[in-house]
Amino acid sequence: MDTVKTVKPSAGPIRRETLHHGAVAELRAMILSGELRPGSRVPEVQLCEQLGVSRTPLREALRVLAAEGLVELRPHRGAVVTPIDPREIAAVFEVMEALEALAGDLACRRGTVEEFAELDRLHDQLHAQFDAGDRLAYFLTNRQIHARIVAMARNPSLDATYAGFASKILRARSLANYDEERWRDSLNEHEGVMAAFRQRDAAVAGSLLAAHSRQTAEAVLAALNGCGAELQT
Amino acid sequence: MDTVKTVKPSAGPIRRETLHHGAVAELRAMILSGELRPGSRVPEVQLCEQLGVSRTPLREALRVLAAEGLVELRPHRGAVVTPIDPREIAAVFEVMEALEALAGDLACRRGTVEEFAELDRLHDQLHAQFDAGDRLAYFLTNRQIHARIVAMARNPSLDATYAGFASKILRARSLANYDEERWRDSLNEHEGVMAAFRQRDAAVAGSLLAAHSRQTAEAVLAALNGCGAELQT
DNA sequence: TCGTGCCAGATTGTATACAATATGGCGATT
DNA sequence: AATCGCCATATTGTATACAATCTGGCACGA
Repeated sequence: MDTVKTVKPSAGPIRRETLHHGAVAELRAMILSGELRPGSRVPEVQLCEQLGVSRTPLREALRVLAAEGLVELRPHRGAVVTPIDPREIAAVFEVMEALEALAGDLACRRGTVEEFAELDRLHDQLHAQFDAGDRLAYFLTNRQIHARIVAMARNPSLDATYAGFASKILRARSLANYDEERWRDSLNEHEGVMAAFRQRDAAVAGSLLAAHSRQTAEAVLAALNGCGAELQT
Repeated sequence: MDTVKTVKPSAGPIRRETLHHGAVAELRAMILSGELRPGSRVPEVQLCEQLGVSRTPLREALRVLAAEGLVELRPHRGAVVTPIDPREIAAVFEVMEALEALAGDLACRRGTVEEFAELDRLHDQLHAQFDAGDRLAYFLTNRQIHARIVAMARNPSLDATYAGFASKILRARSLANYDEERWRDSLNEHEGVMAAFRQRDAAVAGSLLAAHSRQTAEAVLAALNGCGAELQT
């Protein structure tokens, strides 16, 4: 029992992650949470000491985030957190609408009974959170529901693509809280979607989800344009 | 006029590319062309001398390609060119169908007269190449047409996403040439799409493009399953 | 006063050296 | 003879050093 090194004594979950992988996760979280503001420059050395890694893994992480579109790299001029451009968000929503429709359709066809039940449970929770006026909880449950629907579609490519688009929308959304009326409408749209799911009506579920996405887009874009240009920097 | 260095005398477009950027382009081309076979390992040092760069930019390039899904990284075990999994290709095609529909719809609404004319011209060219039996030329024109349609949609996010999916499909397609009958059907489907475009019927154009994608998917997947598992390694 | 060219500082891009981990083969033990 | 454990080798992960490029400001001249 003295030279057993293939198994660690359970002190920490084997730390199989590489540094740049972890850096990607942390940076992404920082960007999505708004800790790194859109349009702000990202000095490498500063982030290095902040994350406790060297420049090499950090730069690899920046390349990955650039491929995801969360940062932009300009040769010899450093990286900037991708600014939130209302036109780009509009474009993202356009694609998102198609993805939601596809996800809703496929989820309806491929979801298990357990998954539909889980969806029902989450929807009830959503409703309760709306009644309680808990915006944050509602928001989180809402994301969870949509993620579940996408998962039910059994399509890894759709899942990955959806996640990428959702992250871009999330950034815009955190800057623009929409109003009470839209909130109520949103819940009603969810009701409709759930009704379609309960009837296993794939076509309707898909188109209702698409419509829901379109309505959300309008609200978010209106809020973005309302806030104006100070979001850019 | 002796020390003007801000403007180069037009000898080459200012060479603004970084090494890792170029490496990404070259590696992607090598993967898409099949020069790097699916499933094959990718030793870093070998690629370094092959591309004439150091490990640092090469590794950054590999991270980018991993984010695109063209290679897979396993910690301490190197990178492999993502194997072609028929199930994954099927999933990709499912999303692609939705993207084609969206692209067709938007292109119809937003294309300029000049772009529609250009599309007509390309379609005539496609037809001629079919009559001449020139598969390669047909294939290239086909890709060009679809790219043009996506461009007409005026949606950068759609464009980028479409390109990513198209590249994955391209790899599978190069392994599986479909038969004469499918070729003829494909041309006929293009005829239908063009007819819808000429009438500026967005809904029909979108659904026909989606159907075209679905048919293509069936043919490619059939060919993939026909070839069998030797494609994996 | 304004514009231009140049330079110092800072930051990024790349190369290389070192550390950590996986792989394959060898020998000891049962 | 077969299996298990260990070690040498190769490959990847990370850190650091050096080169190239950009930025901002200043002096010079028109």
